[in-house]
Amino acid sequence: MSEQAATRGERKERTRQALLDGTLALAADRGFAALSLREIARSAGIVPTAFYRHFASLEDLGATLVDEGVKALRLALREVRRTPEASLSDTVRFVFGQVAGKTEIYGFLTRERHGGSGTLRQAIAMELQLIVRELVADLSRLRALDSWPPNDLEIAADLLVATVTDGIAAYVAAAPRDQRAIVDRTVHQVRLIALGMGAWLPTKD
Amino acid sequence: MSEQAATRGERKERTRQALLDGTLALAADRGFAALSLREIARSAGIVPTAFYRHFASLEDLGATLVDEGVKALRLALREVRRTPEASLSDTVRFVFGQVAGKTEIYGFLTRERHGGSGTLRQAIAMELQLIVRELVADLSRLRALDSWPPNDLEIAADLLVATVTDGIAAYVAAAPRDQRAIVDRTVHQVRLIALGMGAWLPTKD
DNA sequence: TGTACATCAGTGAACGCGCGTTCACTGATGTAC
DNA sequence: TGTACATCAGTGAACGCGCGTTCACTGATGTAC
Repeated sequence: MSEQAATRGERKERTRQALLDGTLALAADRGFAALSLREIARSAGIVPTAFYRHFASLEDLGATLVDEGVKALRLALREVRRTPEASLSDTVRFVFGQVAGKTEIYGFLTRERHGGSGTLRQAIAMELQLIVRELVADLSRLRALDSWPPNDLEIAADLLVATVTDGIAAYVAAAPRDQRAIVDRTVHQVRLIALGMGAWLPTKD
Repeated sequence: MSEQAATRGERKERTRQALLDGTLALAADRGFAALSLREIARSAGIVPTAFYRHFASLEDLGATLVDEGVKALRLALREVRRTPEASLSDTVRFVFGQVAGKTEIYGFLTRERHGGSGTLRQAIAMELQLIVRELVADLSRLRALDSWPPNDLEIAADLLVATVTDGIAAYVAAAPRDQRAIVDRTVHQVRLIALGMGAWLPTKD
């Protein structure tokens, strides 16, 4: 198996990760709100009181998980932007590819987005709003759309983000054998929206 | 204030409703999963043990709330179908009008859709699937779409339902002053999708 | 209408249990010399 | 390299509390005659 960690810091970090991973696994079944500090500690192989060596409270741990998920999402989208000439469907498929390896954390975001405590919900909503805003900036750079009113651009960007978000939520909750169909469906839906945007105004360049 | 109820049955029903209403109010803050039987009983003004006169368990009560929400949704959509010649935006606005008076129960559905226990989640997913299927049937009756492959129709119907569902989720979670904007945005988005559908195939009749 | 009995929504005591949090502690790892 | 002390992740006992659930009960309402 794995070596005994050399330094004290490494061991601490390992326990911290065990707490985060255990929480993700437990929350996948029953939701974060239904978990207790004691069972989370148990899942990480430590005594309840040692929990406080790593997090000030359950809420603190939840906020950390949201931060981690949000960070993963940002990294994934940064990768997307590195090849702006990619086709729409390739872009959507790439996003799902990024999600595939981290379904637990994205499942956490999906669940806490609507179901979580006020603080977590707000943090996730803010992040999604930021993503919409960046997509608006990206879209406004396209020549075919540069005459659109900003408000219409935001509405379209919101629809695109909501559609992909919804696809991701379905993807991480689905059995592996259904995941391909969900990706295909989302690709179709994004194409449909793009077609609608093309027909929205007779803005030809 | 209100009269003392005449019959025993009426009084029982009144307490039952108090349990359901209290649960909706409490769940709006912290989510259903975080509630205890004792605080729900307290919110209805009865002693914990009397809870069992009305529901076999918390899960039973949750399932009842999902049923109630689903029933309200079905009634709203039945109303929509009574005027099939209405414009797209009128239809969407009408749906939001139906939601407006029952934000608590729709908030519950929204939250439990992704965050709830397996049973509740499944019940809501099944209902949404049913709604998509009915929309597919409606769409396939439109002459402009009657040559579409069924699979494409379902993808479009899924996108429409997801978009309106997302709008409803935002609507019931928003402050009243933001609700108009959310309705307007959703109407725009549905129009955009309809435009995309018109451009999807050169199927002119 | 009056009486005797049945029903049953709500009560209150009691139970064992897991909870979050405090506290003083242990002993392996890290650091200074 | 060896020793003496500091750090600190994890321990285990203890606490008071709210939990779900059982049980026998009360007393107002309902029903049969």
